[in-house]
Amino acid sequence: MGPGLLLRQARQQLLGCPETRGPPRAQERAVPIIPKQQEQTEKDLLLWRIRHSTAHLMAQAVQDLFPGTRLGFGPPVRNGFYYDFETEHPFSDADLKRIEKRMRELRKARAPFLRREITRADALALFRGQGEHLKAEHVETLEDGTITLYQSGSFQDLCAGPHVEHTGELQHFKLLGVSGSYWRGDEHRERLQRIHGTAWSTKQELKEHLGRLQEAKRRDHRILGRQLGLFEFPELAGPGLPFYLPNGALVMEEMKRWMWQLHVSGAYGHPDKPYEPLLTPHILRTEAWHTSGHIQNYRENMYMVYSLDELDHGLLKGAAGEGLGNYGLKPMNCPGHVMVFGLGKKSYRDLPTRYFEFGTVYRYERSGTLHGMLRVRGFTQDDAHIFCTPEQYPSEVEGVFDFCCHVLDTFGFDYHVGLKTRGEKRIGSDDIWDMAEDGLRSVLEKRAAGKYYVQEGDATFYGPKVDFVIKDSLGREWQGGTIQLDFNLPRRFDLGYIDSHGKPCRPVMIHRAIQGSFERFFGLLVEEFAGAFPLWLAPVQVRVLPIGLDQREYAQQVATALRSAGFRAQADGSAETLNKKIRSGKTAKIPYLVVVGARELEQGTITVESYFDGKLRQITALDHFVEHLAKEVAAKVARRR
RNA sequence: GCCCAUGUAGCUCAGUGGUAGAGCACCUCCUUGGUAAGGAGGAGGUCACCGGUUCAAGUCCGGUCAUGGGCUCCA
Repeated sequence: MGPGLLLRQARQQLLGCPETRGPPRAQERAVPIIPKQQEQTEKDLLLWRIRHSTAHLMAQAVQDLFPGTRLGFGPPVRNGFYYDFETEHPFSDADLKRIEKRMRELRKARAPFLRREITRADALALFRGQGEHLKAEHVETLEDGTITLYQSGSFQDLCAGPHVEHTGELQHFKLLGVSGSYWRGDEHRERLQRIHGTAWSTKQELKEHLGRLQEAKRRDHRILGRQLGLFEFPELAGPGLPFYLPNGALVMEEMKRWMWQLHVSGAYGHPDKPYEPLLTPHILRTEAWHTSGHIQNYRENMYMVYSLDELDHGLLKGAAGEGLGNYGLKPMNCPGHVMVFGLGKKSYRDLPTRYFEFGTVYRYERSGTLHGMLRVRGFTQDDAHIFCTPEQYPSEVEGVFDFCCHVLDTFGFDYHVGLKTRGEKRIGSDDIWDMAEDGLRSVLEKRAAGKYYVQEGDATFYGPKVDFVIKDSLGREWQGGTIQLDFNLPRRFDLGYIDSHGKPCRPVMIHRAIQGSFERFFGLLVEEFAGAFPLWLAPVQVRVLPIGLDQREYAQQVATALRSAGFRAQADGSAETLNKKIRSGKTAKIPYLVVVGARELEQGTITVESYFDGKLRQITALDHFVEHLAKEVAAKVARRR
């Protein structure tokens, strides 16, 4: 059991029924956010040494089998290690087997890891002499006096260490795959091949880890999505364009209904004045995307649209001489919302103005980056833009922060929070960025002191941001909710309001999404619950199973009664055994199965089978069951196995 | 986009150059059952697509497309 699960249990005890509580209390907020940096235990350090040393062993095996292969970086990572190699030879799966075999031979030498300090000049000479130009390049970035080499057997490598005592200790490892990578992560630099593997201190741990990888497959939203009839990606439609099937559409619309309600009620984060809905177009004149800066800063992600008639007749006016066509398909909703704010004169009394829209956007994502529902090309954001005075923005950010926490806590997600600061590609002056970053930092200090982490250079081009990050079944991190400060778009669109002294002023703008995109959140939800949705979201909440022919009509009646009580219920009229019907219902992860046989028909009762709790003996009356369902839906009970 | 791998029935997968297979799902019939797969029969494939080698290609080669694991990028 990880710390995440413990936290989740503690939190569920704390939270009680989410729909009946008021705005979040400080103690609640203190619980859910998981600090990214966790203390390293002795065990972690041991594994770190094992993995790092195994990377060395692998590099030795590779250079043994493929002389002339040059080395990049080879660090330990979560659950394992990798090493980047530069070579003409493309590594195949068969090569991996050979390399692993060679590693097992080499480790038998029980070669000690010997540490040696070396001067910068000597290190440079050494690696240049060996033709290890990448290593040499790395040495150039190091300070003299801190450079160490580690030698094990015939293999030596630039390395800060520490390592295990000798290669004999490296036993429980497995090479998992080969992939492409770039030197220093820069796609303009040398193309390298990365071999990654996993390594542990005992055979049992290795076995368990490989088991967990198998288990993760059971939760994979792409597999469950197909099994449960949630969504598909028809090849003809184009990659990254999800189609919601009936079950998925039911979940999604229920989710949107809830999110809509949270916005227009303003219950979480903004009780003073709720969000107001907007509906804006999917395409805007290219000039609008110039004004917003998207053409200049986001062009690699943008789709352009044009009318074939205009194209055929040579009537297309190239936008700003770029020949881009007249319209851009929206990759973001912000320019539309900004234009709405810009309509008519605004007073300080109108602020803060909070516009939201479940806006569908399209972004050209490079083909290799697409990933089920977690990374698509067409998706719908629960997007909002808040226009406020500079004085108001800290409390606005706090409100959004609380909103995000509420939504994530409703499902009991483990998540962490990060501050992303300015990068190379940006618009606006440094003063403005200082102000924006300090503003976000002060809110984080207030709400999540010591629990957030900072990623320098990861901001958007228009402002710094706070991101909420959730992990998928394999532990990969995905950004969900986001709060982005923007002092730039208001200026680019020349937004203004009149302050209490009658003076024209520039509003501050906050871009924010709570779930991020419905698609990604949905995918993560499927993985979190292994496809067994909370009752309130389940596409089919109840399935009624008649035992025999004589109860088919009764089963229909029960299902109809449940539907008129507001639940998604269906009757199973198939000519199958009860066992088969139970199995089908459980496989479909339906929260409640109702079994009706001769006994129930006679007495006008039902027998309830719960996905999580088995037979509910205390519920025999339909009224009672309806009450039970209603309570569970209202409380948004979120259980998982 | 880059590296490696994969693509055979709706799904999961066998099939190593000689006329396309299984299980589940689907359809029909029998069975009407008390908490995780009742029985029999049937239908279903341009072996992702295009080209090449060969007397002969699901199988070998090349290209394209899609998917998976990574890199890079992001909600």
